[in-house]
Amino acid sequence: MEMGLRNGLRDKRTVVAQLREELSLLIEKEKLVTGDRLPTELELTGRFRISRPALREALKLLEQDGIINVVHGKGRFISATAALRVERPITCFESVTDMVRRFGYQPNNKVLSISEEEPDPEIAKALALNSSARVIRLERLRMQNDKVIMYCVDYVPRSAIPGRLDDLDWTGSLLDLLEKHYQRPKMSTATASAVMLPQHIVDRNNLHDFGPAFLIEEIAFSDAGLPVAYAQDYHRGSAFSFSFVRK
Amino acid sequence: MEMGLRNGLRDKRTVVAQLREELSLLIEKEKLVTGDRLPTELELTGRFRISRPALREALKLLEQDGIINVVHGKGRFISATAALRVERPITCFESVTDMVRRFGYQPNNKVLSISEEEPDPEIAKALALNSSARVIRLERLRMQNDKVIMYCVDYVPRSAIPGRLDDLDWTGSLLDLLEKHYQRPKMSTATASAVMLPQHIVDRNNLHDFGPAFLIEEIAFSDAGLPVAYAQDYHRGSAFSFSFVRK
DNA sequence: CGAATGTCAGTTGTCTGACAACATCATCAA
DNA sequence: TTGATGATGTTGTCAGACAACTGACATTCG
Repeated sequence: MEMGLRNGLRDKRTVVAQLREELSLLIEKEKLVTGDRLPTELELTGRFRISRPALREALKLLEQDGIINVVHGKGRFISATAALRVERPITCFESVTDMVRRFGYQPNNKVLSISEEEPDPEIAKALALNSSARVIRLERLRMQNDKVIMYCVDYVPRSAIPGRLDDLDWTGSLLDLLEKHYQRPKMSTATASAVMLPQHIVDRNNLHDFGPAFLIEEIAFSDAGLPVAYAQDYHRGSAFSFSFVRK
Repeated sequence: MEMGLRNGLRDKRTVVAQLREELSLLIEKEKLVTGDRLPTELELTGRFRISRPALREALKLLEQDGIINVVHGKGRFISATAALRVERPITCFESVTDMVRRFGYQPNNKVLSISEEEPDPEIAKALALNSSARVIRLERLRMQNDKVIMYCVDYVPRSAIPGRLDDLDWTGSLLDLLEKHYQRPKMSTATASAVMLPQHIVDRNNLHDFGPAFLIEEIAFSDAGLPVAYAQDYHRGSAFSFSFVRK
């Protein structure tokens, strides 16, 4: 039986954040299934050596996620939705580079253009920029062998990346670059749709065989809740599919 | 300045649940925007006449939703994501009928075929059926005026719907039908991709102008965690887009 | 004068202990 | 047998306290 939280001093997160993780682990380890009851608050506070308010905040988060149900006077129970799991849902934020690798590709990224420009009103609004601010526009292809599997356009505030644009390597993960110079995106709001590639993109890059594209338009936010990137990612339909849970 | 929670006695929900709602309302009413600071815990506990632990549980929920972010020692601040909250993300389970209506369509559903058959191994597995069980296959078009906006194929266990198939009205919500005869689906696992409609579907229904389709393949589960339906929904790409949050 | 350090008030993070409200079950009395 | 009652275990809520962090200002030292 474990006692106390795992990474005593090393973990800078709040007790609640750690607890939340510990509780998820507990459910997994103890192989609790739908309908099973969680240990009582008394037992959990004793086991992890934390206070009831902290524990309750963590449990409340699991409850909001639909992992557990609470019945006043009885206890907390594993809900049926907890069993619904997909391996890496689209609702988990990660860099495009990582996502593509997970599909088993070892992509080669080709920069089509990199420029500094005045943002469209739509993009300025998405990035919460004032009227004078400028953006960096990055246009890339992701290739698997010689096949184009993605066409990507990214916008980041010019102020996020200091220095000359030509001095940087834009072939890697944009998130890594943002982390180094600014703030790493931690979450996003996204809209997905099925489209054909814009004709001029097809013509310019000889993408006549690209077929239907899975388009994700996404605004990425830092930990502090600031928008730090706007992306339009066109995924070759035949090369990608995305899973998620609905509840 | 309001004092205490609104619906004093009538509201049977927990204080935390009410608070969560009150806080959302507060943000709206006070027209708080990205970067603004929320009132302090001290002020909020005073205003709503509730304890700090209860308040903190509610705030933790808003935090998990990405509506606010906390800085230890400074306060709580409205996140940029709060402004573009998607009211109904794709991760919220609902019937196709309801979803389509939300897009502003008043669809007319046309049944192409309804039949009882032996399931493909893939479908039998998705519905956790034993080898002898049979399924109902329902093939439909959803029309807006005379335009086809969706092509849908649904599979449900034969045992879920008793009686003769011809005696039922299949033009409505399949979820409603399942609720009446069996168990209403409450959640699902889904996979989305961008495809073209299968050629034979295009030919048979004169859908040459359908364009790229947003395909959602979905296994729906009941409250008890039992699979009750398998669906393939092809959405006309130009007519639908789906939002969600990643974190 | 400038930079590092100390102090203080304000805010969030965490803990302790207590009581209320609800669910379950054993006990007891009619 | 059955209904009332109370004991016990559980979650819901409250009150107060202290710790840890932030920012601003004052102080000290070079």
